[in-house]
Amino acid sequence: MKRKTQVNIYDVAKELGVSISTVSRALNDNPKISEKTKKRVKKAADKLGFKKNILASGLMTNKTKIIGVIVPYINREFFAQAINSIEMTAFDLGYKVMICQSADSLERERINIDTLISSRVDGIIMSLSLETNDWSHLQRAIDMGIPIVFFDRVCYDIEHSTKIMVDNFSAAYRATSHLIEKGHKRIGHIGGFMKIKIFQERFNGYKKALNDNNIPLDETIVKETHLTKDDCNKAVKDILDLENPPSAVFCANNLTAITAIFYAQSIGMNVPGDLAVIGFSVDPFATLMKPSLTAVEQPSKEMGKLATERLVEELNGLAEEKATIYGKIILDTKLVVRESS
Amino acid sequence: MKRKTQVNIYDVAKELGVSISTVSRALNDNPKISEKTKKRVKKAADKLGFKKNILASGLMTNKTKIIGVIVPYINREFFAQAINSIEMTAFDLGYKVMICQSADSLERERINIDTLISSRVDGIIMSLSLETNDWSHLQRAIDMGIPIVFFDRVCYDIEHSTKIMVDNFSAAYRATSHLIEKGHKRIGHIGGFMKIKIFQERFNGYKKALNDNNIPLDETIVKETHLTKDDCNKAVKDILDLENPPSAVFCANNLTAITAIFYAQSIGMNVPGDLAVIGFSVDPFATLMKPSLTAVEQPSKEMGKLATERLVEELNGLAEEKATIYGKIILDTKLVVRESS
DNA sequence: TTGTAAGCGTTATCAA
DNA sequence: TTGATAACGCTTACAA
Repeated sequence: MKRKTQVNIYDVAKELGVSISTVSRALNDNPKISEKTKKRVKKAADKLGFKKNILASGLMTNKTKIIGVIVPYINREFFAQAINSIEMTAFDLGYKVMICQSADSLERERINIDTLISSRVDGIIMSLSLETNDWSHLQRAIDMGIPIVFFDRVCYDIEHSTKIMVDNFSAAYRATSHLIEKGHKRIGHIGGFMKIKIFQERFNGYKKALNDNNIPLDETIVKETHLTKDDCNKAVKDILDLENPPSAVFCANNLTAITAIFYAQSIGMNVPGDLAVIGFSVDPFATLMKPSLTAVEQPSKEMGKLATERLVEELNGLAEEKATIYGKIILDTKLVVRESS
Repeated sequence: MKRKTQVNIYDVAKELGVSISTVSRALNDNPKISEKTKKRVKKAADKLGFKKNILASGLMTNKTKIIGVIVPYINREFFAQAINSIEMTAFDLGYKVMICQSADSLERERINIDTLISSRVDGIIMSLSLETNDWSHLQRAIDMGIPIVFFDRVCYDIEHSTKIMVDNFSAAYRATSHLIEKGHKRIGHIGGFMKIKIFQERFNGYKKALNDNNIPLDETIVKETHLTKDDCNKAVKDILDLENPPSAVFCANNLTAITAIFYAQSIGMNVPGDLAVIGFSVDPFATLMKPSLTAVEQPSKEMGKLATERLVEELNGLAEEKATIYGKIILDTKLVVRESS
């Protein structure tokens, strides 16, 4: 079955005996067209099954109404929530989303950026891959007039861009302090990849809290992970199998926290009695599980929504040639204390 | 900052003193172009920062290399897994994905379809919304030459399309039989929206298993839900708060199963002692929780991968004007027995 | 092996 | 308020 050549404005124009410009204008609600013809045109278009070819209009207008999105993995809870919110918000604002996964690979991130540029997306919302240590591909997009809004794993080294994040340092400081207030003196930390700013900051907040309470940092109960299942498992075991395991652990993400709780239980430790656990981010299971998980709640959906709204504002500003003020937007986290601590 | 007009093949051609067709051909690896010029062209293109405008090329070729995807919600575990796999597979095959959420609304699904048509996606992969009881919008896409591959919540009423699913009836039959073998005589069922085929089939499999074992169906321990959190909570409570609650429950999705387990525990029931629970679908949490969850595992990633591969095959077939054989692809489920039963 | 020119389906710029 | 026509940036016969 050969792809049928589709109905275009010429067909509609012919049907009505008007010019294609009239059809185009009517379909775009141009004020210079009378209501009567608008109605006629729209009706005929519907009848013929006309669907505007966005490739053609995008070619002319230099706008596609597509937002490119790059995240490490779609199926990580935090990103799934953020993307859900991005798509919903984009939909409301009349945008579509083209979603790419970097799989935490710089190479893939580069390819994704190139693809999005080639697709002439109007703007990009992204969270950096773990490997990203060079920003030239991002700068290239911005130089081509495609604004980028970063969220969560933001890029500090790119100036003309909005960055949406939480105060990871303070959140970690608060979480650790909470454990200290509960009387813990030996507190471990299972973090993310330390080359990434947000995980550094979480680590720094943890260190500062210890320091402010005169608790020495013990490197043997601090682990770095790439947030994969295997990594988390290993880190948890490394720490809990020690002869002298910590009595509490602050985890830089929820997968680790949940893994820690179940592993602790499986080796006969009581949570929170023998081990208090704090996670990071939102997870539907945090409230369901036993014990329920104390966690620093990151507003994933709000971040997605805000990123989208912000990007669209920038896009509109660009169109009106208004100068954009770029900057950081820091959202509040909540330390939600539940049973695991 | 005005959007800079971007580098095009004219710029590249001028730089080298060749024609635009040579540039175009070289960039597309046309065999009629000498290796030498190909190299020169590609180098110059790189140097000038040329990025092919896919809008323009798509307009000519009638191909965008975009796959449209419509799912109810991106942030439901099953769909997040499927989409992860769809994007990965599409990436490998040189396709991009435009992802839409129907939010289980027919109205939104219609809008999404229209948007995807306007975007001239090459094909569509989708899972129906709960409300979808009319297929004209889907038929329209197919009639326009945009093939649709359905997965999970497939549409039986559209003939020229591939459908990828699991045998829900048999899976449910097996799950229920497993509970019966364990000695249960009073088995509840918390299902999905019964207007949807897959949930009907799960219910039917459950009924058949009861029937084959001479267990009468008790409507008071059968509940229908829309798979939302609130719905699941209510259904679980309705059943477990009965004076005469079931000793086992087969849930049509995992959220319900997990909710059931935790609620049962919270009211002092022992799982699986007082209540055995079986879920449906894959969830990272199923293995982690205590007790771990017995579940019918749906191969979400395989479904996504297969759907994408299948769609691309159809697309290639279309290009070569080969007739496509459409049909159902039924993937196996696994009943993974864990602690909750 | 390369160049010329037509055309894809829109929007935009003039005129009328 | 409408119409003719030139773009937009590419691919692709057809010529050379």
